[in-house]
Amino acid sequence: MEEMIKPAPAPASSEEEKEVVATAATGERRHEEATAGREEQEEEEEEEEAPVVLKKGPWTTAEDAVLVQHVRQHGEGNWNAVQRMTGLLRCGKSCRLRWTNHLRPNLKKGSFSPDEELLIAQLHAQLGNKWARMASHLPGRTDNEIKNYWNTRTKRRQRAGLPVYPPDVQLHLAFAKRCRYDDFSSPLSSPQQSAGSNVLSMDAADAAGAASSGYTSARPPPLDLAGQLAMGSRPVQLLAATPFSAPSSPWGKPFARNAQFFQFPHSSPVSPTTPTGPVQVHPVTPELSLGYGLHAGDRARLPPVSPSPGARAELPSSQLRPSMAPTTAAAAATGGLVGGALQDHPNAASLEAMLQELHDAIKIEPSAPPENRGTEEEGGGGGGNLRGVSGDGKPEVELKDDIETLFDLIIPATFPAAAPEPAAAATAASAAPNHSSSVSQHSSDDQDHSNGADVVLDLPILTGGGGGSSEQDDWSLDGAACQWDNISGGICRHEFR
DNA sequence: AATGCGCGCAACCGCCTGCGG
DNA sequence: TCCGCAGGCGGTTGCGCGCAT
Repeated sequence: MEEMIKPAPAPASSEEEKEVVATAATGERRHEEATAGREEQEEEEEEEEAPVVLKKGPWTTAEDAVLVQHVRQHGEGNWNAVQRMTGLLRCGKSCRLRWTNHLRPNLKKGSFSPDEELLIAQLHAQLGNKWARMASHLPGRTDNEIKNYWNTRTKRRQRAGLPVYPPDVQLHLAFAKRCRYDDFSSPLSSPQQSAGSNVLSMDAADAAGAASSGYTSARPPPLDLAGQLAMGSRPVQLLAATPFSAPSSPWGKPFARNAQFFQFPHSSPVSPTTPTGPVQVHPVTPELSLGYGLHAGDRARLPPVSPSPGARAELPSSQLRPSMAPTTAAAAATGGLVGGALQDHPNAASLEAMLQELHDAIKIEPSAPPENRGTEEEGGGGGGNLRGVSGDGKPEVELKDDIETLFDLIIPATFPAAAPEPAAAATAASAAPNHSSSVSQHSSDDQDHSNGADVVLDLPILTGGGGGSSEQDDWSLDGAACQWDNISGGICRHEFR
């Protein structure tokens, strides 16, 4: 605080005074002030007869001092009175902005920490460009700061053809997308089920904001990570805990300025590598967290699919597709969907068949122009890798049903810590409503896209993406190899081996 | 050394909302 | 109900700086 209140400057020179009360806030005067007269300048007393022409441009330390002094004496608010009471040639708006963005106490300066960056990404995924509300979740940060950060960051990542959101947030949105198809009254999204969970809840303001933002009723509550951050005591569970180590993550890569900070401190309350809480099914081991890398040994830890409280107990009959011939060979070839977990599932056979069929039928078309690829801007519920008609002529809408069915089954099996969490599901309705995603299990000899990955997530790049980039980004998954591959045009693929 | 370019950031602008007269 | 004002918010602009050429 002390350094923010600069000592009163030496009496301004007469020409400086004249400058301050100059009538035209021209660009050249602005330039002069920016360069020469930045250090000291005062204008507390000037001729009252002169028409008051409010100053623009960068604030001087003297002006800051005046404003700080005024706020100390009179408190915040009534910003238009500042000019009258202090003679400061700034409009109320400018005073308010200067105070809130630079002068008020407890402002955090400097680069965003990795925790904050992650939080911003999550908040943005939930709220969109609601900078002020995002700022309310980030103590000491201003909406302007967050906005600037996000805009530059987004530009950079889009230019690089990288997804705007980190994988876990994308996954979150994938859940969100899926959640929108669920009956809101179903157990999956029943609010009661979130009781006792430490997965974040929506506060009233956010709920109101959600309504006013035009989101659906199933819109997710924003993650209350900020609350966790502020409280510093209660552990937080990210919806999809980040399984990768931040310093090597593609999420962190473009942020060289934060490279030295980009480690999720395990002491941090929002450290994604510090998952806790009742729904943390698996202990986080160095080689695996949250079912991301499904090694053979890990598969045994997967919970049964169907009884999972988060998964719907019954699939819609229309989605069960009983006529589909079981493709047990495919299941055998893949070693079973998600390990053995689904092999015991009553629908495993048909599921495997669907998987095989879908995997054969639904192909990403790298040659297709990005505008046909279903990025979020397109909307239409398309997107992802569902394009047109399958190889056997299955209409797209049917494929979509299949995908949704797969979501019901695969998500709980693949991400057992996330999917069964009803609050997370309720949390996860979408701020980016038109994303489609798919999860598929690739056989070991199926190398066309998966490179032998155990689990492959194809997620849309959420803000248009670079399109056509073949950029590839690998990161370590604490032992499990993982790949971020912007295949082309709005799809990024996460492969977990 | 000079120049161009990109980035980060501060500040402005316009619109919207809430409130009181 | 209308109007004006104050404040808030999100988008945009423009400057300064650092880096690459």
